[in-house]
Amino acid sequence: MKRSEGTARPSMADVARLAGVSSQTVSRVSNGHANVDADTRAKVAEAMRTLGYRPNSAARALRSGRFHTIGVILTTLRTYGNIRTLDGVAEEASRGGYSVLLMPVADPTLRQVSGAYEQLSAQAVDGAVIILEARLLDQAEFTLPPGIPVVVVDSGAGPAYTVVDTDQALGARQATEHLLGLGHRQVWHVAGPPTSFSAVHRAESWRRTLTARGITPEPPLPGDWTSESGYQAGRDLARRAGVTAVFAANDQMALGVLRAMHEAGRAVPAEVSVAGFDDMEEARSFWPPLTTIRQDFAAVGRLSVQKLLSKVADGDDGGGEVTLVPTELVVRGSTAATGSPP
Amino acid sequence: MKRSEGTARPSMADVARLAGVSSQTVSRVSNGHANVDADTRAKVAEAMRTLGYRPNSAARALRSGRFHTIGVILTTLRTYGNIRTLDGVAEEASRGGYSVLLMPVADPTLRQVSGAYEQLSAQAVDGAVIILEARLLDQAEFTLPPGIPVVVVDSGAGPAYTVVDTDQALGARQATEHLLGLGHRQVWHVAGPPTSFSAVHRAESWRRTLTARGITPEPPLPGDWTSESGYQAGRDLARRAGVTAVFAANDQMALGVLRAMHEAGRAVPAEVSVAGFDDMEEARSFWPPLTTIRQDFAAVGRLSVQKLLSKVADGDDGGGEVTLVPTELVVRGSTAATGSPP
DNA sequence: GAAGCGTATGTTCACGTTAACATCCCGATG
DNA sequence: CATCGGGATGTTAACGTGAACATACGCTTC
Repeated sequence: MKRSEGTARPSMADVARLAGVSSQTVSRVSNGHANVDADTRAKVAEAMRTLGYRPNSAARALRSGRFHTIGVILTTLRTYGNIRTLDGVAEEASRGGYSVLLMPVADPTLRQVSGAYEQLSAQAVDGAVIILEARLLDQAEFTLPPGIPVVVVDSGAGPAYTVVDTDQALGARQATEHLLGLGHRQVWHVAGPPTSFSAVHRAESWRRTLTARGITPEPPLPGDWTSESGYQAGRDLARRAGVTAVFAANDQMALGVLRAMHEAGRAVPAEVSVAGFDDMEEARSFWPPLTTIRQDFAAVGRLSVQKLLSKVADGDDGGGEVTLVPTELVVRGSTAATGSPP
Repeated sequence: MKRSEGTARPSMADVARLAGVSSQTVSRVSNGHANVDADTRAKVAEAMRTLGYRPNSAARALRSGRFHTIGVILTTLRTYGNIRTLDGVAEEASRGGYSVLLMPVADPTLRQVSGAYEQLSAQAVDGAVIILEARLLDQAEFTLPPGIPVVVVDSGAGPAYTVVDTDQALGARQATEHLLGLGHRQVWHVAGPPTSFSAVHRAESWRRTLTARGITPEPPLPGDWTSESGYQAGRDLARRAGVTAVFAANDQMALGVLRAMHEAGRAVPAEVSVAGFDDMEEARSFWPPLTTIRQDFAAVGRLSVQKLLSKVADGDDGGGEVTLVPTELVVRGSTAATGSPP
């Protein structure tokens, strides 16, 4: 990597002087406008290169009112889904010529959140993607400045928002039906935290799927997305007789369940089938490889940005549209028919 | 969350008019300057609240030359280390009143990279943290604009850079010595990609540790950080006789090795000990729970930002300083003495 | 050949903020 | 009581860009 020499950054005026044109012409070249003579364009480009000119984004933003930046607000970078969604958002934003301003909210308390919102409020972004447990949005102290379009990645958000999310209900149904299809008479559920709408939707869909088949669901076991909580739930389940099928609300918790089953000497999948949700990269390398529900995080991120940028372009500030991205069942080695040979 | 009404964003002039003061006084209140009468300050604050005034960061940046934003350039959001480092960076940046502009480089090809550098070049940031395989920095086409301080998170960067990184050599030595200390006569290594300095450093340190004990290291098995590549290496190792200890260059690959051992019926840790590197959150829930090297990613992120912000404050553009963050051996169930009972 | 038109380029100004300087007022000081 | 000092506040200008308007020139058309 080279570092250029010199200190003062050249402005349009400097380029204009060197090229012997007005700064407006430099502006036109810089923005690729059509009405510039080819010779002049070349002269200006040459001067830009000589001086190492770079447009000043602050001045540009001040003049145009556009920052070409979107904010992404999220609670944590520790869950697989958030990260992958962020990845998808960043990629699509970059494709559209937008930068991504990260606004993590370490702690979903109001104090912590206010800092992130200050950034937004300072109008440094043209719009925002909020990857956040939707309940937080209801806290009265959150105020978004007017005119900033928002897309929420969480189905729990109210009708005031434009929402993009994975079809949680579909995924949970696919997992549950897969297990029932293998002959299991009951499916135990290790749930995510009740503060998460995703977790709630998955649990509800699991419950509905069972009752639709005339099965009375056992109470779900509480979890908090971490593998450790899955392990605790798994130990509980391993102690009970008759547990043959477990659906964990994410892969990390499924991993914890697997560990608990191994420890207790319950063979997976011969005695107990285990399914997860997410299809994180490592899931195929669990022991046994995990049957799970694949979420298309890239699509969620992509769609969020597309919706957001179209709102930015239209100056649209409304909401209400809900887009669900379908899930896909991925069958691996952790699930099998009841009483199947080891 | 509430959405304010109205469209046009109020400027300082609007606030000044309502409060009956000059816009300069509003500026002083906005920036917390001392020389403002308490009454006036209250009046202005009240007017700000009434109008929902938010400072325009573009104008502020244009005037002051400071963006209060740092750029983070990274190749991928798919490795645990990058994400956690990013998390640490974001947290520390936020503590210092700085925002984080994410500049992912989907593909470490020049074409892909240039977009990210354009952002930097457009001076939208006061400095940058580069989390990148350092070899890329040597590609001649990378040009950072003058005057932007940079901190590199990768020990492979040359002396021109300020570097913060985990002490890779220490960690690899800790893991290798742990296995040797358990009585193993040889330690096989599943390495990361040779394009990564971290991977190279870990492999070198593993090699040195063995030779220092008079052991001739077996050739390392190639990997690419993914659990799948660890699985391939593990299948290879499981086929060989005499393999009793494996040190994988990260936890994901260790997971793949574990799977391969399970599949081959080699008991871990009774027959084969496996150690990883990173201590990702899930490592404790692997089967068996993984002995690994804990990296303090939060510290790496924190230190990077601290170094960077002090350079920003000093207008310092130099390099050369290298800061290494120590690692810690975390012993769990995947390693044991040779021939230990199951 | 005069009128009209389109293209290339220049000039002016405003975006919202803050540094620097100017002004004002009140109290202290001799 | 005149002067000075200092804190509070106002005025001016400039940061770099790009939209709007202005100008200049060459070419077509009848």
